[in-house]
Amino acid sequence: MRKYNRGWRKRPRYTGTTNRLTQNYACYPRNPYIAVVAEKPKAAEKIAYALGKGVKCRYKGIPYWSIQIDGRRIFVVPSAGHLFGPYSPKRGFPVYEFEWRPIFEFDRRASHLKKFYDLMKYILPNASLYINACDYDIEGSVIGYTIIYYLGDPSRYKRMKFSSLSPTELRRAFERLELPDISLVEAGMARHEIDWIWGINVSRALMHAARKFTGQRIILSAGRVQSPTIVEAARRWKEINLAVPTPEFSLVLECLHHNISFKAYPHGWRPQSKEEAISIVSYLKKNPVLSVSNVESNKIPVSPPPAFNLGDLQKEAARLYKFSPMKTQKLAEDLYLEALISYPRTNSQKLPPTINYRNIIARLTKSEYYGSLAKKILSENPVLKPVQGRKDDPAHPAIHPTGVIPKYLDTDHRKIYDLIVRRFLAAFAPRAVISRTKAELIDKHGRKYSAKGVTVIEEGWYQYYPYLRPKEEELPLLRTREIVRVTKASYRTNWARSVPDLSRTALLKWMESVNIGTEATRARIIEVLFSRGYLESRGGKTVVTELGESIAEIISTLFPELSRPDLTRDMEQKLELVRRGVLTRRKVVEETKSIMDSLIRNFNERLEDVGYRISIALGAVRPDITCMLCRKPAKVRNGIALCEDHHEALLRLEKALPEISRKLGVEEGRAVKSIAKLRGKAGKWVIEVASNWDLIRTRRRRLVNQ
DNA sequence: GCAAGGTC
Repeated sequence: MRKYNRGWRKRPRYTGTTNRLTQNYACYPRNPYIAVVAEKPKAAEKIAYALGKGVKCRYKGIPYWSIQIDGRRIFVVPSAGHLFGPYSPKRGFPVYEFEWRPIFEFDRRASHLKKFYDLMKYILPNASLYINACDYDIEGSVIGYTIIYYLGDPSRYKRMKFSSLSPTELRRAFERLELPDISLVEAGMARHEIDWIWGINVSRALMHAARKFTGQRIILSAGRVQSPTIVEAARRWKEINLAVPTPEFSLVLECLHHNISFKAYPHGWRPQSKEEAISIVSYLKKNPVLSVSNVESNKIPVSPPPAFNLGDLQKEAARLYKFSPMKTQKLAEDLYLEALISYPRTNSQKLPPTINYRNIIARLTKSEYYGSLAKKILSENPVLKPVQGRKDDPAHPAIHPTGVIPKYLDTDHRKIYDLIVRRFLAAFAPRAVISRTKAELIDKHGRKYSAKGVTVIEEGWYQYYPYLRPKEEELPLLRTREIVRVTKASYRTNWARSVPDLSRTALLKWMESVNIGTEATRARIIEVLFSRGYLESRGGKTVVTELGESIAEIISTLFPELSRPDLTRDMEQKLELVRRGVLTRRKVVEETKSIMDSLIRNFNERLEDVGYRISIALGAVRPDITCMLCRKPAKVRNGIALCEDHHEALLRLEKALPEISRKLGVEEGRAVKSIAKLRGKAGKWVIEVASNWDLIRTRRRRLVNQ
């Protein structure tokens, strides 16, 4: 009974001005003291412990640290990322005026930030010196500076510069404080303001158009990162649905030698038609021998892959476990909060010596699952030198285990933890060696075939990270001029498809490749596209909805800047100029406002057209003429009403048809019927056209006859 | 309510 009552017992009330009575005297902000602002509690703790023996205090549940060094009192206080951001109370659009306000005031989802804000307000006002000890990057500069600017005093502001949270580096950074990084702060604040102007205005414009024509209040959005991504998704979606695959024929030969069977395939050629494929197969059945014309064997050393950055981890978890990028990120963040792994939102593939790998590996020897692997690394490598990847991050190293052994992990967390630990250990392991054998075989007509074998000769790092171990394929010992028996010969029809499926991971990869968004935001922004109804999952596949297609089209025509990653490139160049003091924040932000203003004017002139398009996409309005194959608006050409997409599908199909029917050796009508059955291989719109081929043809013919 | 970026 007592157990249940305990939760209801009244806790002492904490107010903004008093501290917990039982708290150490050192926790009270009185007498001259220095305030060190950290980006997050974890970093604050490391900074505090690096600087000296301190006292851990709490204010409204948020930890902070009080340290005494050489008679100086220092408070290390954590934020939780940004506490301030641009805000405007004004509704409607366009809106160009805003001010920096505490985020918890206007964003209900950020209510947890209030306690951090209150802590800052408690400690900051009376400090004699303010040190911004947030991550040394553009956002860290903004986080620390805005807090000190609004709650402290920017005239007593210094910057701590460090690239890892190792005690020695933190102490060095504290002893050599840098001058204020005002131009970096200006660049960072400009980034926020530019994104706000684009995002808020274009989103409101879209919502306004939708509401005016459908009467529905739906949430639509656009932005520097999400819009190029939905435009790219829509572009791929079109290619996927318009794909007309052409048939290709391959031969598979099963061979036998010294009682070992293996497969051989045409080398450097392929049958050009079904007829040719059939005739070669029947030839090989009558003459089932090949002679070995060449054998080559190579030993290839394979280096271990570098430790994970977040993107690599997301791709690997998708490949092995079909986890979405957001899910992997969430699981990794949980592991980080349990102190099992290092900071996961990193782009780095490097393991700097400062993280003390020997210590981490030594602690891992206590692990039930990885103990023996960790022991092996320590005993076999007197010098610990991990492979380093190319990618780097200003604020954090590659993801690695901390050495803390987990007590219990559920299956999904375990899978991610397993990948991280193994990949970390593999980075210290020796290279693997594989052997690749390639045999060239020849039939009596001189046609060449090849057979391949792969074996692992030295396991090396595959023992630690088996997920990249190649699949072994056995090949018998073959010598030149030996005769090999063909036990089975067959042909296959492959409908080559060049367009890969759309998926969250494919979009994440694209965002990484064009460098938009950050480790922390990419997966989240992809989820935003789903929650807006621009993307959907259907039957396990990612599809672009009609709304997504329309928004992509509207963005491309009316806000072309937002349709490409170039806006980010352009912004980065300008921010760099701001950082170097060549341009001012005011100047680049004013420039954005003026571009926005002319785009919004233009948008308002075409409001009707935009509203109409969104209404149709939402199914709120029926188009005057509907496509005979879907409900999109259509144009009548040659007596048939097709939308632009099905019209394009028809053109592509007609163009490819002669070649397809030649290869299959059938008439065009038959070839179309084959294509109509290629679900998953041919594009959806192409299949729809192919399935209605006769109808389309009849209508056209009737028109010609009239 | 809308962005993108921090972090919980």
